[in-house]
Amino acid sequence: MKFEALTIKDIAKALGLSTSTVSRALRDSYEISPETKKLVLEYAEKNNYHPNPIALSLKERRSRSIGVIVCEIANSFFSQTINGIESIAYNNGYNVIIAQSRESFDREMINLQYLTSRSIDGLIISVSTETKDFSYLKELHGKGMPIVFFDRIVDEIETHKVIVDSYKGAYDATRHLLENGHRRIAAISNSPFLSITKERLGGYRAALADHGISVDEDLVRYCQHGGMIPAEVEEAVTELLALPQKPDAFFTTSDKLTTGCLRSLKTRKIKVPQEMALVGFSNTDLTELLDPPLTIIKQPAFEMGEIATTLLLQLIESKRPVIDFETRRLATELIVRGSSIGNPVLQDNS
Amino acid sequence: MKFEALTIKDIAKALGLSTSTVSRALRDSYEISPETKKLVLEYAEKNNYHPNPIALSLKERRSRSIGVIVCEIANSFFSQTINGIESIAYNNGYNVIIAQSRESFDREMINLQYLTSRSIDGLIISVSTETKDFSYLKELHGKGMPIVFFDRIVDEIETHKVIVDSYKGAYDATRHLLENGHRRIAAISNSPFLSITKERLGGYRAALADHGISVDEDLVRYCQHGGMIPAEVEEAVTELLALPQKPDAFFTTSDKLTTGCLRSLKTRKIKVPQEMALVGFSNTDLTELLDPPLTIIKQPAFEMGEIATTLLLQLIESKRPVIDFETRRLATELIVRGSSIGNPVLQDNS
DNA sequence: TTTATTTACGCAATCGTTCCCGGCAACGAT
DNA sequence: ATCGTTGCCGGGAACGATTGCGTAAATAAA
Repeated sequence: MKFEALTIKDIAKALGLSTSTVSRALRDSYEISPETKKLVLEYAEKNNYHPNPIALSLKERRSRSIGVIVCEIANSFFSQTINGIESIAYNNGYNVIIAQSRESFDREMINLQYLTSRSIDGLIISVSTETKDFSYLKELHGKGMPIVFFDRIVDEIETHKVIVDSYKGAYDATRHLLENGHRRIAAISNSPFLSITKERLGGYRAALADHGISVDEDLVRYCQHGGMIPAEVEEAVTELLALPQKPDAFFTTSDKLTTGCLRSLKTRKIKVPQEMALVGFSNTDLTELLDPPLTIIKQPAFEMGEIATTLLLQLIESKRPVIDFETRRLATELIVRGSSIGNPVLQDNS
Repeated sequence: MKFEALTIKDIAKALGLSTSTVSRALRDSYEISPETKKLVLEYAEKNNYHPNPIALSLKERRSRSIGVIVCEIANSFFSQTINGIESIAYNNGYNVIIAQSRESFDREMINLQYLTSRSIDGLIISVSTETKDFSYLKELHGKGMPIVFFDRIVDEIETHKVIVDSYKGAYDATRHLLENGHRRIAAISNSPFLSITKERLGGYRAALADHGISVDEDLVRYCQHGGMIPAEVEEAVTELLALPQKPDAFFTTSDKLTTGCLRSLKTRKIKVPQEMALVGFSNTDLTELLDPPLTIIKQPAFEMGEIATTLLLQLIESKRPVIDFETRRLATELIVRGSSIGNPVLQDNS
């Protein structure tokens, strides 16, 4: 079964005109008489004519669609970003094709090849936690594919990037824990190869140092799959709790790790925050309803999507090769709730 | 900036062959000599040739992409369904284009027109809570567009449908509340025009009736926007609590309504389940971490996506018009936690 | 009346691919 | 020597739309 659409040829035949005339009439060309235009436009309107976008794509060598690769859309941060991406894309007549890497390098590659073979005009991507080899992305970028990175960026590829000030976000979170009396703060993070991991652990370490606490690397754990595999977070928590000097707080660097960590603590019946405080990056809108309500570092996800798309469309629609790239760095927000302090008070957010 | 790809014409020129020969060699036609084939295949491999899918789409009058419209991807139920859809689609060489209606009829229409103008081969849709007018969908279906409905289906359009046994899910949930001593059970649901609303409230009413309780229509509230607008749930809760005879339990028919209701109760510092029990449909994987852990009716979302896609691909790839349509009805699962009973015990799930 | 200009349209190429059709060798059979 | 057969390959139309160019008729200018 297929769905047959009206073509310009059908209109031409029905009206006894040539396809060129019909095409020009529809595009309101000056070389077509008002009467003919009216005739064509009315017929097209009445029969619900829509130009075939595939034929247009072939002719214009552009598909008017952009590819988006994230690790998973079920993650609030990414679904919010996608909402931002779509809002800008649709307003500019672009289609958005979403693909999920599920934190797997292989799936990321497959999606990448799939999207490029589907002739996308540009790409917005946050790389998977497994990705260490950027050669394919580099090759793609080298061939002229417009790319904008967000969240997990690739330093070695020069293009537009949209991130948050992860360093400061992590610094604020760690400082908040320190100011509430915690001294042995463990960090559970993604793969050490990820840009955000480096930045966030950097902020964490700096805050500790600024408070005269030396960093104990035993307290830093890496989850290669970013928490996609529950056992991974479970293992990190187990190891941390088995330490001779147990930590008194957890700092987690991403959404899945934060909720995974809470889940793990609750399973063990460890009281949060009395026995263990918890602060993490998260964009879930359910964190306030959790037990306990989570203190989180929140990212302006929607806005990040908007900016990334605006930058990408600039790249796509630029006549000359762009050489002047920018990295937009947005501010995070620390929202203090019950998981970090027994009795939440207003917290300076600066 | 554009991204130039290798074409069959380039290969033909480079190898001194005609495009027809190259095309046939690539498709392993019997009329091409082994030597020529080898030559072409090696050249194509070395230069990383990929057939232009847009040109193929134009030629074959199919885009190998399917459209999916849901109210929002941030909703766990839908993101899980989409994962199921993608898994089947990608395995069959189909691309998935996702659009969000955000529970708005207007946005649903815009997306629908957008997707069809982008030449999708088929459509999987769960209609928005605002949608009462199905004429455009009917017209589309009448023109031969393969459509599969899931979750929120349209009865008047005859095609494949994938749903859960909402009636039984709601019946089980209501019975569970009744068996735990609740007598005035309020229901907060979506628009009354939605298929799932009718079924779920049907199960709710039947359970009450079977327990000798007459249904008080004052206890049934409808949220036109399905909880997308927080104030809407807030208002429903306010009205229910202001009733002369206050309810002693809430039953909610969808994810957003369930968490929205909990949020509303917590804001009022109403103790769940001591002062008010809560059971609702939800697919969020955070419900066990909430305060209190939620008793939920869970749907096999991933599987629904898989089935819907399998059925859609059958429609798309069928030579003759399909006249024999099926409605797949899957079972829900009642997961009993703290929000419905003070002291959760194992519950019969049958 | 002749020439130049404008108006209004059609022809055909193009995008990348497939596929029907036709053709030219080489071969064996007559 | 001639005729079919087979193997191998190229020409060209088609998919739907745009667009440069050509051109007929109508009008204006000389």
